[in-house]
Amino acid sequence: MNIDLELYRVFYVVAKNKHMIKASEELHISQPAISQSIKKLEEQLGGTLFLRSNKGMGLTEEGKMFYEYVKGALELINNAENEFTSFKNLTKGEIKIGCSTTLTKLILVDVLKEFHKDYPNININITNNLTSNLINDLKLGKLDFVIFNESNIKETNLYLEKIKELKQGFIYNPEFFNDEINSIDELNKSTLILQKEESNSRKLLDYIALQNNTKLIPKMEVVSQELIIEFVNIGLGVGFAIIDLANKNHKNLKELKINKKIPNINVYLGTNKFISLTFASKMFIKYLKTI
Amino acid sequence: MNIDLELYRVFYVVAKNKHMIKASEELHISQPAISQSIKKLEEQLGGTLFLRSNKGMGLTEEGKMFYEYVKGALELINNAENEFTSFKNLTKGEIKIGCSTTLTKLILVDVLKEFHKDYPNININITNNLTSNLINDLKLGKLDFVIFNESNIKETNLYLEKIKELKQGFIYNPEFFNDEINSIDELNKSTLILQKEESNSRKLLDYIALQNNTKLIPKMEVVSQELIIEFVNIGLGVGFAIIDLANKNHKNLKELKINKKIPNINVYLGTNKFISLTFASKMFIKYLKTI
DNA sequence: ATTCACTATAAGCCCTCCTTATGAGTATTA
DNA sequence: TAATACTCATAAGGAGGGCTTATAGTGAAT
Repeated sequence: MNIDLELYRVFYVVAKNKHMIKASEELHISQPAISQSIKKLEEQLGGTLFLRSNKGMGLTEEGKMFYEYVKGALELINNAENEFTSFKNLTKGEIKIGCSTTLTKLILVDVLKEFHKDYPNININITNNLTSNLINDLKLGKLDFVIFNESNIKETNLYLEKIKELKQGFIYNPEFFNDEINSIDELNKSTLILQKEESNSRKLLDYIALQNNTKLIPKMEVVSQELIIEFVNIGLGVGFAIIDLANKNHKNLKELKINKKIPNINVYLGTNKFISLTFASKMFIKYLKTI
Repeated sequence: MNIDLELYRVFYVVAKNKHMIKASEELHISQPAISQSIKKLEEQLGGTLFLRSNKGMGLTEEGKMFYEYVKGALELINNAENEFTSFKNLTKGEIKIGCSTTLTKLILVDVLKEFHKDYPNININITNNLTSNLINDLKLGKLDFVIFNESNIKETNLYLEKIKELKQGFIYNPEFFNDEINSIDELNKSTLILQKEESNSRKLLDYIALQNNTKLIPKMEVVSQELIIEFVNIGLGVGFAIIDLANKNHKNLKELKINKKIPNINVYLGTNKFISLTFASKMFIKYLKTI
């Protein structure tokens, strides 16, 4: 049938107000414009919707039936617009993040805290898994984006972007300690604070030490980088941590200049080329990049 | 928000077809027109609904949500149009008729038979009651129209129209009987066939006879006018019936010319000024007037 | 009879939406 | 790797339609 849908809006407003004049005020158009629209609608439907009188516009029986449908339709449209606005304003939405366990602790937790403070109504769903599995879920559309730290991924269906480069190193508090250590095998002289052996970060470090024919023997082993940083800050010893993380909490902490190069942690963001990011995801990624 | 509703139709068709080109074919407009409409809709909403690619148009997450609402809305509009058409074509509808008991038998039954044959899907609801009660129901909008035979009704909220004038009289079949009777008191000479005493028609007749200082003594008393007509036709005697009704069944039947004037039955149609007649009612009234 | 409160009609203008033509981007194919 | 073949986007111009103002028409009320 394909009747101009705007005519339905006019019909609805006239039926609701029972007067063309009132409808014309609500729609910000003139009364004759209303009259013409109603006439056109009735002509195209092939029947009468309204009874005209000097008391206004009354619906016919068929018009009443019609009104119920049209009212429902316009309410749906209204809901659509409102919902869209909610998503846009981030008062509604969901984010499905894939993130390696390491990076969840290293980065995501902080970002999450900030984001949730600003947009408390967005549901956040975090999947921790092997990067390869996460990438797969991303391709299947099960995840909005993935944060990982491997660079050897080649996928034509994904957009990959390096969003962060985290420098790691040995940190100390110059208040309590001097930068006397220059090589990795001298580290055992100090009070060394490392993460427990099961952590990825510790494994990497042990591997580097091994290449140097050394084994690092920590005086303290703790669970989180945060703790290492705190211990270093109060002068308990030298710790291994992400430099940026350490400096974020305590600007005074410094990095030991040792001869062995310790590789940086590259943080990548992966998104699906064929699935758009939701408003919420876009905002979250903005937070990811700036925090 | 008041976004042009036609944009929603375009959105719907594009989302459904996943290609602007296909949508343009369905809507019989050019592809650039589609492109412009989608662009406009997105601008007015303030966000993206589609992901464009060389493979077509894919919905964003927000777009998918949007689609569900818009689809629902357009289906409602479609239902409204279809339902309206059904009412218009009289494949759907209801008629609420108020009719005095006498006239129901005299007129309505025949009309009903024809109407129902032509429009079997229209529900018909008949209320038999005193005319005054029917008129009241009509004013309250409980009835679509009322058929009655009193002329002393004055109602400003109703349209009253005389739709039929039924002549009553004594009928005979000239094959078996001669027109020898000239006055009402001579009728008892013949084999008189009347309705039973409880019928209104008989009561009227007895009243007229009484005014003539006569009492009619039927040789046969039957229930319906139809039976009287049939009996008269096969030559059983002289009957009292509605002339038009008699002639409809048997054209050969004739009316006795007697000196006493027998009043006609005036049939009136009453409708409510402030409530429109449904398509079905209009058609039924057309049948009423022609049958 | 006059006024009032509506809607309908008329005529003209301007906007907007559509059209054609073209551009730009990205897979697919040879 | 160049050609091809799909997309959708952009540009510019023209025609139709919906808007406006002004006025007529209608029925009810005073």
